[in-house]
Parts: sequence; C-alpha cells; structure tokens
Amino acid sequence: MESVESNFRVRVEAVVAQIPKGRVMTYGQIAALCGSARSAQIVGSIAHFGDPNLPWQRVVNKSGGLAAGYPGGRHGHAEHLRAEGVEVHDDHVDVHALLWWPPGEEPAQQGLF
DNA sequence: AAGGTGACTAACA
DNA sequence: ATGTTAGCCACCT
Repeated sequence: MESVESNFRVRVEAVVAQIPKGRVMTYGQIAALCGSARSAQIVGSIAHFGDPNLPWQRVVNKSGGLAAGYPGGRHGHAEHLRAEGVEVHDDHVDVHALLWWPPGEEPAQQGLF
C-alpha cells in the first residue's frame, strides 16, 4: 500500500527540511539523493509549488546562483540567506564552502582526498 | 485528460 | 565563448 504521493516530492521536501542553517544544497544534489540525478528541474518545480514553509532559500543552483522565481526575486532570496549568516555576493554564494550533505548520504567524496 | 511550463544540469554546435 | 537541445518528472491550465 504505497500511498506514494509522488515519492520524489516527499523525499525532496524531507531533504530540504534537513538542511542546517547557514548551509546550502544544489538542486541536482537533492535530486540525486532522491534517486534521480537528472531531475534537478523537478526539484525546482517542487520548490515553486511545494511547501512554502520549507527553507528553500538554502537551495541554490549549481553555480551558487539564487532562484529567479523566488518570492521577492533573487534579491529577496539573497536577503534571506544573509539573515542566516550566508555571505551572498552578487546574487551568488560560495557553494564550494557552504555545500552540505545529509549525514550518511555523502557520496564518499568529502573525507576522501 | 493531455499538453505545456519550469526556482536545473549537462552535452553539443 | 554563447546558444540550443535534450532529459528528468511534478505541477498548472
């Protein structure tokens, strides 16, 4: 009995809800954790139409760029990130420094040289 | 119900 | 270097 209400969306929301404050994840990364590495676009769709209570502001694109469709635009998104202690510069964040993986889900690349 | 859009990413010309 | 095409699947009309 799988009341799979689009498992994908449920997983995406679950992951986003776990992003710690001051950290960010990318759409492709979340999509990969949900089983579809190429479904980054879907994550974006869910972000737009999904639960607005989730910290979508911690979700950025792979370039560290902010979301165009975010309420308030990229500027609003930037302000929200700054409020969490994230340094936003020219609508971009240091994705290399702030990128976060859920504990136990890392693709074995952080501790490895 | 079917088609089109999309807060993305990657590959190709 | 930029522009286009393809792919993924959910949500909207």
